[in-house]
Amino acid sequence: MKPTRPTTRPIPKRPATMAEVAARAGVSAMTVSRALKSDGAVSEETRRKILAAVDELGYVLDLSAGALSSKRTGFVAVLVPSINNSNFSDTARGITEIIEGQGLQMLLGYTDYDMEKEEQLVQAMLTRRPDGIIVTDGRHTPKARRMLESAGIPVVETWDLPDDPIDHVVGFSNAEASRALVHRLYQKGYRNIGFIGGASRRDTRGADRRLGYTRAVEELGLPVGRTISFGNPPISMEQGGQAIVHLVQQWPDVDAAVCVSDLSAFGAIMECHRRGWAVPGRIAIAGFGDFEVSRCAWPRITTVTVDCRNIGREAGRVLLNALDDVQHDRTPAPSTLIVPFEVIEREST
Amino acid sequence: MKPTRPTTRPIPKRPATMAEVAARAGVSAMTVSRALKSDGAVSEETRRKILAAVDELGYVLDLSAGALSSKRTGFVAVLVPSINNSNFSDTARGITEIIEGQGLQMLLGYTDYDMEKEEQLVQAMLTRRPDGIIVTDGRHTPKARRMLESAGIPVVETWDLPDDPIDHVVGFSNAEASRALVHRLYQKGYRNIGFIGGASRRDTRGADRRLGYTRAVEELGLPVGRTISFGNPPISMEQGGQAIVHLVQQWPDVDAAVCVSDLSAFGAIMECHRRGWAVPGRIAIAGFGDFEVSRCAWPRITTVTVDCRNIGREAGRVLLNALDDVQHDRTPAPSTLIVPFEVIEREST
DNA sequence: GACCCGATTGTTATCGATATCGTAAGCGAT
DNA sequence: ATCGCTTACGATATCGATAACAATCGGGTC
Repeated sequence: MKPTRPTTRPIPKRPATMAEVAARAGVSAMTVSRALKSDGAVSEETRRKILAAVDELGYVLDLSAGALSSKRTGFVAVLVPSINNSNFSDTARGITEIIEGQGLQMLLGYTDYDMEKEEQLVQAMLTRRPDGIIVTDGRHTPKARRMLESAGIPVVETWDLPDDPIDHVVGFSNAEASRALVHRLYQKGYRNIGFIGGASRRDTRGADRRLGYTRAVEELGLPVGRTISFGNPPISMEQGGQAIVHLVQQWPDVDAAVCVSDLSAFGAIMECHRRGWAVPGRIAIAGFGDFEVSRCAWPRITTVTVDCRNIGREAGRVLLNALDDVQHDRTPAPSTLIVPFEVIEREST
Repeated sequence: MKPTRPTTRPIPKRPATMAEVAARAGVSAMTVSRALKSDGAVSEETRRKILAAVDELGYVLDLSAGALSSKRTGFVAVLVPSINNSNFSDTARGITEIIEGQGLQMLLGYTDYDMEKEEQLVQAMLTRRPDGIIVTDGRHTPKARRMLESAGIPVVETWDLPDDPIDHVVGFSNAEASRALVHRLYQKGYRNIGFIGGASRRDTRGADRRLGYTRAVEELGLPVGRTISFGNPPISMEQGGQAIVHLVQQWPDVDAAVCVSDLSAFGAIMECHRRGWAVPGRIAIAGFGDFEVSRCAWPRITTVTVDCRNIGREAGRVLLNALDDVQHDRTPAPSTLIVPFEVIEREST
């Protein structure tokens, strides 16, 4: 199947400008601008002429020029640890869903679970003069924090409940969620609960979950310290499989494992299958995040669910409100929205 | 844990401009511009003064203004069907990896497997005057195609081998890959092979895979037409589970199922577990895409692998080359790069 | 008829950077 | 001393839109 070339490839001509459209329609550029934004008052008659000219020239508005004069770029910067994680891509999706109707465009960046990288990204993003910024974390390098604070745009921190928020927050306490999960396992009769997570502190949400686990086992009077740290965040399915082996070998009496995410939990369960360890008979396994794989695996995986898409939507809404305030010269009041989480018990525990 | 407010929240002041930096450093704006791009000739002495001023004022370059005069925005528009699919997010990641070093920023959009939505997105993206655009498809609405052709920027189509490329291509034939998979199953002895895919033609890659399946069973003289269409693309794990039940009930003698993606394959396998149908004893199941879950599931899933991240990297490189050509007033020659795929046999077949 | 009003359109200045060209200084060669 | 060349930097025009204000027009009010 040899691809054929189109016989005529149009010469890459410089795109038309608004002035050219205006000339063709016999009006001024300003009128064209108004007609295209459909906010200004333009008579039906002229609007038709203008749209005709737009069509004939194949004109598309140049927002990068408009941004300069209107001082609003229509960009919303969004920083997520990784896009290859359905929790965060769901959040990104929720954000898009809300803002795209308002003519806003998301500028997405990956921090790789790394605060240094986040700092660089913040700087790079500010370079594009976004109208607002949404970050997926409550902790930042001092410089990143300073940049965010002095950017003069609304900031939304998500997926966390920072002690000292920069501006707006849409999140939940990862530690509390993890703690609730351990308590639930306790109620079910498990007394020897381990934790599987990443090896570095880069992933602050992961660290918080571990913290919640530790608090819970302490307050329940269970054996403590049964944690396996394995690999750099984000810990993969494969790593979860390796970690569960370490956990069981190191503490053979462990009867339940809380994993930092569903992905590692899934890997752990599959490894148990392979080794003939019954789940939850030999060992119960729980995850975090309610990924699709947890609902669909066999056994289905006990997990903590948060509505990721909704975090995005809410963050988007908070940002839109703030932008609206800014536009009307009101000083937006910082807000904190706590989204609910829920422990979902399934067959794996 | 009540969040506390910072005691002093800096007044959201308008960010500093280059002219202010220039004034503070006692030079002209032009010199500041040169110092910050580090390409122009600026003495060490002045550069130090300028960087000091930049630091004191917390100045960050405004690329949105720079874009207007330099006529290069530094944006690369990237359209993917869905970001919540690790294949495409890997590709997006590969693109970022290559372009971010060049000061380019990705503008990501989701088409939702919908050509109409793609058309709208193309228009919206062109509004930002990207320097280049990468799309994840070889088929487009006529209007979208016209816009892409006349945008005057390099275009890269990926994940497909279009019959009539717009400009550059980095992809593979989904039909050939699917066909190869069926042949492999045939070699293993399977003679009654079904196909599970989405119900609409929106997902052109999915449709191509089905086409490859059909061709293969025809040329092998196997029973044809054993396809289940279930749900709108992207077909989920859950839907894969439901589809396999339909398939087996409708053609009880089916001994193997090819799924349009690993996700549906995984769902199908888990459903088989639940029903006590041995995989591959009762029925063999294969997927497409080599998602992490396929490597980690039990049994591991036979699939077709393509290096998604590499598709992104190559697409990024092709684009950079083209941009380089444009910048040096060379007319870039359209290119087609075919990336390899590979059938990976695992325990599920 | 004077005046005001709303609807529609045009004029001009401007957003914040960079392209382009110009200028001045320094330096070696003739 | 002059020329040519390089290096460092400034002045000005410009990119393509929009903000802000001005102008025009028809009609209604008093």
